[in-house]
This record gives sequence, C-alpha cells and structure tokens, in this order.
Amino acid sequence: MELKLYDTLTREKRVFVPLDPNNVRMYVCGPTVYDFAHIGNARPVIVFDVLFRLLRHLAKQGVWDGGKGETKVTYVRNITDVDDKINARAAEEYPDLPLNEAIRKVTEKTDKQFHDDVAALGCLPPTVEPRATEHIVEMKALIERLIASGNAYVADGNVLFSVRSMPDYGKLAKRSLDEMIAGARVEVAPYKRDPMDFILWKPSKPGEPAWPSPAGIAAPGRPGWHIECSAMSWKYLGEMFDIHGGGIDLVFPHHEDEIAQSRCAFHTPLMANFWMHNGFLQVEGEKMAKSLGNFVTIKELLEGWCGYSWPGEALRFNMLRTHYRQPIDWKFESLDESHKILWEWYKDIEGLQEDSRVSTDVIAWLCDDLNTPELITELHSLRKKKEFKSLYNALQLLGFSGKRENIIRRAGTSRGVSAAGIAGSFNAKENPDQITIAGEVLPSDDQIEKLVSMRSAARVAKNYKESDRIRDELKKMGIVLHDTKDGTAWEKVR
RNA sequence: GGCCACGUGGCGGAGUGGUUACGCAACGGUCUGCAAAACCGUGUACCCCGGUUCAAUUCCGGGCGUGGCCUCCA
Repeated sequence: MELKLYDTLTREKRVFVPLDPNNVRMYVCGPTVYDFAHIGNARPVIVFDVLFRLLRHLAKQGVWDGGKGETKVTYVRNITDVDDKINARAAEEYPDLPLNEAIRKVTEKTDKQFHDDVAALGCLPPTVEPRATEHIVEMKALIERLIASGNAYVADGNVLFSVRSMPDYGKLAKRSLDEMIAGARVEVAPYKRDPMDFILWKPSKPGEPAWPSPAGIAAPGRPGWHIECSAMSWKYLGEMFDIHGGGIDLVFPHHEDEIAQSRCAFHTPLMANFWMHNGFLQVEGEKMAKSLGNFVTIKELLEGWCGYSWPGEALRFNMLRTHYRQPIDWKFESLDESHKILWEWYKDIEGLQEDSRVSTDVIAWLCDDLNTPELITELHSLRKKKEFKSLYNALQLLGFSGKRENIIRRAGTSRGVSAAGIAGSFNAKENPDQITIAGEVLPSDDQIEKLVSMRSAARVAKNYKESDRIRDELKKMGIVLHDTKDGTAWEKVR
C-alpha cells in the first residue's frame, strides 16, 4: 500500500517514503501552555494522531522494510513553556507570587488540562513530549552554529537570524523577501539589519525566566519562539526527518523560520521531507474570538456546550468528517449529527471482539492524504453491508472505542453557544446561577423494566391509551421502545 | 496594501473533463393497534462572468463573497 501525503512546500501530493526505513520520524508543533486548549487547537492534535496511527499500522505491515514489520514510528510533539504570553498570564493570575513561581503554576495547570483534554479526544501520547525549558542547551548550540556560519548576528543583546543569508527564505510561505517587506505593517526594531530578521535569543527582563546567554552576551536571556522547535526536533529526530506538521497559520513565520534555522545550522537541503498543515476552524460561521463570545475550549465541549456535555469521541469524529486541509465550521448541528452517527454505529458493533484486520479500502482512503470523509463513506457502506466486524476494526484503528457507554451524552451546563445562536452567552457567564442545569438523572434498569412490563400488560388488555402514556413517560426519561415479535426491547438514547 | 486558501442540493461533505457520491434531515411506501425500529423508494446541486473544449461543477483568466497569514494565534 502506497501512502500519499500533501506537502505544503512543493504544493503536491507525493508518495511518502521514510528517509530511514527503520524509523519514521514526525514532529508536530504542540501547545503553548498559557491557557486551556480551544477546539481549534484540537484539530492538529486529532489529525496527526490519525496519521500517527496510520504510520504505525503501515510500519507493522512492513510497508517500508520489506515486510519485516519492524519500522519504528517516532512522533514528537513539543510543549512550549517559555513565552511572553505565559509571563503575562502568570503576572495577571498570580500578582502576589514571584514571577517564576507564578509561571510554574500557570504552566502546570494548563499542561495537565491539555493532557486530560487530548486523552478524552482519543489521542495517543506522542513518543516524546519535550518541553522547551528543558532544551535550552540544544537551542544555544544551534544559535552558536548559526553565528559561526554567518547566518546569525548579535545586536543589542539579541541574537537575530539574518534572512538575507538564506537564499530559500520564503519558499514555504511562497512569498519573496521583497513582497514581505512591501507588505510589512510592523515597526522594525532599529537593531535589525533587515526588517524580516527574527529573534533567536533575547535579553530577559528582571524577574523573567532567564538562562546564561550564548554568543558571549553577558546578560542572561531567553530563547525566541522558533528556535525551540528546531532544537527539539534536532535532538529527537535528527538534522532531517520525514514529516513536520501543524496548523496552517504556523506556515509563516514559524515554520519558515524553523526551516531557515535548521537548514542553515546543518547545511541540509531540507528540514522535513513533508510539511503538513491542517486548515483553519471557525465556530458557527464566525472566527473564534473571545470578544465574539464564541471561543470554545475542549474542556467546555466535554463539560457543557449548547446544553450538552459531549463525549470526546463525538468531537473526534466530527473533526474527521471534514478533510484536514479544508476549512471547518464547528457548529452544533454538525456535532449533533456526528454524535448520532456514532451512536447508531456503536449499536451494531456491540459485543464484538476486536482484531487487527482492517479492510484494505479503509487503509487505502487513509493512504490518500488522510481522506477521512471518503473513509467515513466507506464505513457507512460497511454498515449497510452488515460487515460489522470490519466497521469495528476500522473504528479501532482510528481511535474510537466502539462502546456505547463511552459516548452517552448528558445535559450539561449551558454556557456557550446555543443552537439558535451565540447571543447571550456572555450573560450566562456573568450569572453562574443560571447556567447550571443538573446533570440528567437516568432511571435504574429495574424501574425501566417495571414500566415496560406495565405497558406490555396494558397492550395485551388493549388499553392503548395507558400503554401510550407509559411510552411517552419513558421517552421523557430518554428511553425508546422497540416492539418486536419477541417482545418489547428498550434502549437509552443519547 | 502584499501573499495564500476556500465558495457543491435544506444542512454536513467527497469527488470528477461527459456516467448515482455518501451521510443527516425531509417526503412517500411496506410493516405496526398507533408509534419506534427495520426495509424499499424520491430529490437531480456544484458563487458570477468570460475563455479553452465536441463537452466544465471539474482546466485557464477576471469578478464577488468568506477566511487565513504578513502583529511569536493550531
């Protein structure tokens, strides 16, 4: 089976072959831990988790090592824990603590929530999750190399990368230096040789996190953002590796700058062989922004959005119904439909035992640049053909449990966007008393059985008025009845 | 202002130079005390204007709309 992936650098779908047949290497930009992850942050995490799972599957099949099945897959996703926004947030939330202590509190809390969130979304932990603050040594080594090779210079206690020293600069974003300068709207720092030069290292303000500086700079400082990823990918994946992923908004400047740093430091023709970027996400047709009141975190979706607490698997499935490179509009209707589809599928695969045989059609769609929408069509068709085992195996491969008890939806706190629109969500936040609806209380199985048999008795007596009344009552509790020739079955709906 | 995407039936969403996508919802039918479920059936979509072509939703150009990046935001 041939895997084809779209590469942002060459703007084409190409056959993927690992540089090293014994080790497939992938790096994805992870979160900056200053605030809870929003649903837009969830997209790359889910998309590249699916790719990780596919790569592992293909590796096991021996696709790249002549059938031996021993290829390793190394997936690195970093955690950025040194950043201006973290500093700002820490100072705001814990004004009475020393800054470094406040920062630790913010990053620990955010980091924990992030891991809880992505676990709920069914994502596997990456092979390595390096933290920026634990890789300052590697960053400084890179910076020294770049200075030695003439690609970086010291100015005013900063180290800057000289974009003019890199002929290919701008290739990923498809724009020339002249275009960038013409279009620039930012004020240029006076110490920059070229307006587009970017920071590799900068002095720390008093109280900020600080490390001894490279390049003979006396004052302590801290790294720029872009150098982190170059340093951590180098440490765990080497000078060149296979896949680098992230959101499309990272193409410029972040990934462009990573390429410049890594290629110039190692004199390599490439940093990553494939650059993959997921499309942007909007909420209810609008850009997600705190000022619009439609900012939605993963945590909120899991706890209560549009009146429901959503199972992580429904969020995951909803994400995969759109191709990863397309824009996606996150809305209640669509999420509701996703949940419903899973709910129906899970009924059919109840009680099946998993095995690793996944239909080749399913793999083929994944291998076509992760065409998950076509893959989902294939799953619908498997269900229609009553090939439930195949459906189950495919869902397992994609990271779904297939267990109905894991995707029961409950009434949640109703903060956030309502099905009708986003109006009023801020008021709800201001008046917490009004936002909490008690979690749905499901009746016990005994109670249900009792009501069902009461209804059956009424039906036998042809007391249809009473039997319909009981059915309505059960319906209100979320219990739906199915009359079959063998008696009445009941199930809890979502 | 510069660069880059996207625009498909009520909704979601693939794909293709000429043939049914698919799913959800809707509607009709079978079945049923009535429902539900199940099964069967129905819809003839591709932003606008030019061009290329025997043929364009699909390729090219322009326009309009939406969004992203150029402000360390996935």
